[in-house]
Amino acid sequence: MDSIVHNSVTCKKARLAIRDTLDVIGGKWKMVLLTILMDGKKRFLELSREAEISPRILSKELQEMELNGLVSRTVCNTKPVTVEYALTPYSETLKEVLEAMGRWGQQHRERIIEEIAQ
Amino acid sequence: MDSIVHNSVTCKKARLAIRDTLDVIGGKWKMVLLTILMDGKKRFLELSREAEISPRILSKELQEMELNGLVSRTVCNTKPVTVEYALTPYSETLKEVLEAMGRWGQQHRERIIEEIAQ
DNA sequence: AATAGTAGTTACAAAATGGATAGTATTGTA
DNA sequence: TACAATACTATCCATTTTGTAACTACTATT
Repeated sequence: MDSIVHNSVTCKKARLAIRDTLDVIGGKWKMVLLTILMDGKKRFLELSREAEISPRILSKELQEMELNGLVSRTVCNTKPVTVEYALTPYSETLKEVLEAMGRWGQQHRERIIEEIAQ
Repeated sequence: MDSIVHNSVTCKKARLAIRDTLDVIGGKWKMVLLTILMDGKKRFLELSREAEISPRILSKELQEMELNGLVSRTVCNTKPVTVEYALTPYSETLKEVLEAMGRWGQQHRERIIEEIAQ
């Protein structure tokens, strides 16, 4: 199953790395929000509606993602103030992860449907 | 940021796929356990010690992973009964995801260390 | 009979996460 | 003045997740 040798040292490193990744983008919402933002910048209420997430949680998630350098927050000079959230260049480094998860989820769903079909 | 066009339809599909993936391997332990099992089959207590996870949680996680076809459980005919857990062929399809997360976590950690260094 | 090893399970507690509802602040409009 | 839009924040509560400690079941050994 391995392209690299997987001894107990590299295994420990791998576990740590995966934990680190989960710390940053784990949980129910962050990857979903990143996926939505791949579509382009969004305002607070747009994100809230598209992800079907309550403002309290959305606000918290966005703050954490901003702290980790994954999204930018821009206040715009509009009649009622609007705020735009967008992906940062750093978030591009997560592209591989998001794409791999997207592909896997899709093929897994197809597998389940096939299982049910027979 | 996109290799595929990312319109609102593909975006919804992508979100769904990512949710599906998180349903199966999300949470604090599953990906870590998969990583440990990449090292080879392990017994219950070995997994418990290596992952530093309590038997209650470990048991639950393993049951869920078995249900999803990601690990196999084999009872061995030994003096005190031992049980071996191993990856299934299906779990190989997660290789890309795990590797991408491993790589990202490692480069992220390096980035953080550099930030602190200056 | 008492003890030990392996693989769990049970009961309970603590912590993290998520959600619903309402409220604040600002500005503009009717 | 009242109401609406936007972006939150505050409060409270429910659910989920995680953890701890002790206990069971089976077998073998002393």
